[in-house]
Amino acid sequence: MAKQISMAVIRRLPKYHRYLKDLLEREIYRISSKELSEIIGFTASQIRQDLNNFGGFGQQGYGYNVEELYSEISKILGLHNTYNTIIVGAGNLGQAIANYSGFQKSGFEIKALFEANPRFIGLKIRDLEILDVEVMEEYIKENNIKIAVICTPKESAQDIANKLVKAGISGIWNFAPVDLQLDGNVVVENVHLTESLFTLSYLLNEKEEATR
Amino acid sequence: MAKQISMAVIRRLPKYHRYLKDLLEREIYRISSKELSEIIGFTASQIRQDLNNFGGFGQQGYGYNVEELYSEISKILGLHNTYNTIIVGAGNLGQAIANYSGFQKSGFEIKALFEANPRFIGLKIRDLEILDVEVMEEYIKENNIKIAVICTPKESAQDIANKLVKAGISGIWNFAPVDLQLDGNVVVENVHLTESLFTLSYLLNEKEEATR
DNA sequence: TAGATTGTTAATCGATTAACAATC
DNA sequence: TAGATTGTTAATCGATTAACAATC
Repeated sequence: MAKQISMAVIRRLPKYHRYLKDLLEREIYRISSKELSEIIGFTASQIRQDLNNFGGFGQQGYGYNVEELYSEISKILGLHNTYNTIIVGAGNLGQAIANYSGFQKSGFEIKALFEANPRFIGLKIRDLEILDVEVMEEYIKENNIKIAVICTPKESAQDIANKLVKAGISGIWNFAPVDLQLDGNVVVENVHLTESLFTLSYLLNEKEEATR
Repeated sequence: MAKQISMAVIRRLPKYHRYLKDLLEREIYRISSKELSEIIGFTASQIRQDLNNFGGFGQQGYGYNVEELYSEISKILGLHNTYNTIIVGAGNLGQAIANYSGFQKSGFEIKALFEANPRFIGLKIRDLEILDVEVMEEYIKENNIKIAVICTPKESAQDIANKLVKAGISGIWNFAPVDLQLDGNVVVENVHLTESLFTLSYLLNEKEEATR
């Protein structure tokens, strides 16, 4: 069995991916760990360590081929796959995510939105219909849905998550400000916006204290 | 000078805050580090270590007073302050943030949105007018704006950030998928949604490989 | 070949966990 | 007082950085 990769490394992978894409767009096809370290802000040593968790992508005396490395990291991130995706909660945030084309481009194909509030049901976002959350589980099974984005209020998030797992979802991208308690073989990634904002708030206060 | 608190600790503070608020709502007024560890998922030892960075809030043989601890952590996070805030970029995400009342309740008072696309300028989100990004710097100075939320496309984010810093902003909450390069005394907190989604993608793939 | 740069081992640093004396 | 639980020091663990032999 391959050795377990630490979350610290995993969370750096998307950043490598983004910077390598940038380099390609700037038509830079070769880079050393030292050069990359200067633009990405990790140490050259860390970059080499990170990449060598997945294989020897570089060449001594030369560095890394940007196209190859980009393609390898895309593969490691699983971006060659496409996933049928739904959004649960068609409020402002759910709509914003539905409208963002970048996620579709990366293979997360949004198939429908679900909503409990009858005022929204039947409306359309882009070409996506907003469906009644009552039919969500059925829809998941019939349409081979793999990923759900939870954009509901915190009160209903756990209940929705339970239903998602029961319907056989593989992954949840959770924007509700709760830590979901789930058993079963499901992957959860949280985006806790309030926690991020409060961190900014802490840092602002710390800064003010420093200059006092 | 007070010793520097590590980012690992800082990022746990909002989670303590959230769980303590929950406890208060459930009318639980006393808790030990052991009990808290069971609901929040950190070790009791880590909880005591974390809190003791900021002071001895507990009592031997008793535990912690939830009200007091909640209030102390609120203060540490700077949530007693209010900050005049603007949103730059009035697309879906900018509008979603403008519409989310939770941020206002925590003291981040959104005063205006700014937009480059003339189609949006003059429209209203809630009772907030969308203003021309051309007048942003002037507005910041005249209205004592402390925080800016960047919701622009990645192409304009760095340019906007430069202008924000020049106008004297204190903190930036950045949703654009770039790492802003800024000098000057400004705090930046990033929300990189694509990185979060790609992390989910990695974990999904890893899971599939494990079951193969 | 000489120079550059990787892959990888070893050293260091920092964060987490364990242990326990202090004390409510 | 006896029991509970903190605050804090010490031990452990894991992640980052440094160093360098291998090699293109």
